[in-house]
Amino acid sequence: MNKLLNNPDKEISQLLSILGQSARVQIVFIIAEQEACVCHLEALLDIRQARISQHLMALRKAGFVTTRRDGRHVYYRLAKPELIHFLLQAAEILQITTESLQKLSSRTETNCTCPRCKPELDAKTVCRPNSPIIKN
Amino acid sequence: MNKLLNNPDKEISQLLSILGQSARVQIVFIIAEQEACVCHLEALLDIRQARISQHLMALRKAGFVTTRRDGRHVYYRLAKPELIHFLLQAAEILQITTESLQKLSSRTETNCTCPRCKPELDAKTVCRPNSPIIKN
DNA sequence: ATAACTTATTCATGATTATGAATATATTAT
DNA sequence: ATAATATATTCATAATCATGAATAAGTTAT
Repeated sequence: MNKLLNNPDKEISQLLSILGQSARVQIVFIIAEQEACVCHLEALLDIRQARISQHLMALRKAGFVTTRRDGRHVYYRLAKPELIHFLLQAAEILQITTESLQKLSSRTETNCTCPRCKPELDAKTVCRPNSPIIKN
Repeated sequence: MNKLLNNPDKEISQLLSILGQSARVQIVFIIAEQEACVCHLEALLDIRQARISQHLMALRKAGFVTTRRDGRHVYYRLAKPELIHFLLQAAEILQITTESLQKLSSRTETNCTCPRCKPELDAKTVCRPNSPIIKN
C-alpha cells in the first residue's frame, strides 16, 4: 500500500515538496506563533479562502497541522513544532537576514476582525478579511 | 529582476521544492560522502544519464553543487554541505530509522566501473553503468 | 424553520514540471 | 583526422499541480 515505507528518499522529498510552496511556508510561520483561523490567514496572506483551505488540507493530510473548532471558526496549529526549526535552518542556509525573516513571523494586521484579532467584538464577531477581490 | 529577494517565503519554498524530488535527495546523500561522476550516479540510481544530468543541472543552478572535470569525467560535489544536515533533520522529523537512512548513504555498487569504483582500470577506463535499458 | 457566516470540497482548466528521445558538446584514444 | 566515451542540452509530450469558480457542509443567530 504505502510506497513511501522504507524509501527514505521518497519520504523526505515528499515532506520537502509539500512545504515547497511559499503560501505554505508563510502559513507555517504564522501558526507557529499562535493558532489561527482560516479567515485570519486570509486577511494576512491576501489569498482567497478556498485556496487557503486547500493549502491547510494538504498540510493536514501530511500530518503537519491539527485543528480545533470553536463555534464557526476552525483554528489551525502546528502538529509538528519542529517544522519551524526546519524552515529556519533553510533560511540559515540561504543566508536570509533576521530582519527579512521577521516579515514572516510577526505580522501586524489591521483588517482582520476574527475573535483573535478583535476579542472585544466577541459575541457576534464577523470575520471580514481585507480585500474586495478584483480581477486583474 | 529577482523576485525572490526580500521574499523569504519564496526563497525558502524554492529551496524546498528543488530538493523535493527523491532522485535529488538521493543524489545529495551520495555526493555528500564523496564526489561522484554522472555515470557513477547512473549506476547507483538506475536512472538514465540524461535525466541525471538534468537533476544535476537543477542542483547546480540553485548553487547546491559544484563540478570538477577530470578528463572525460565531471565530478559533482556538494557546494553547501549544510544541506546534508538539513535533509537529516527532515529524516528526524519523519522519524526515519537510522538503518533506513543507511540505504541512502553507504551504497555498495557492483556494476560501476568509473575510475572511483575501479581505480585499477585507470588508464582506459570505460564507465559501464549497470542496466541494459529495456522499455517496459 | 431561515439567514448569515465560516470552512471544506469538487470540478474544469491553465500552468508548470517531469520525462524520454534525440542530439549536441567536450574529451581522450587511435 | 575518426572513433569512442562522458556529459549537457534541446525539444516535444505526458503528467502533475495550482488555481479560480462554484458550491457544499457545518455552525450560530434570529
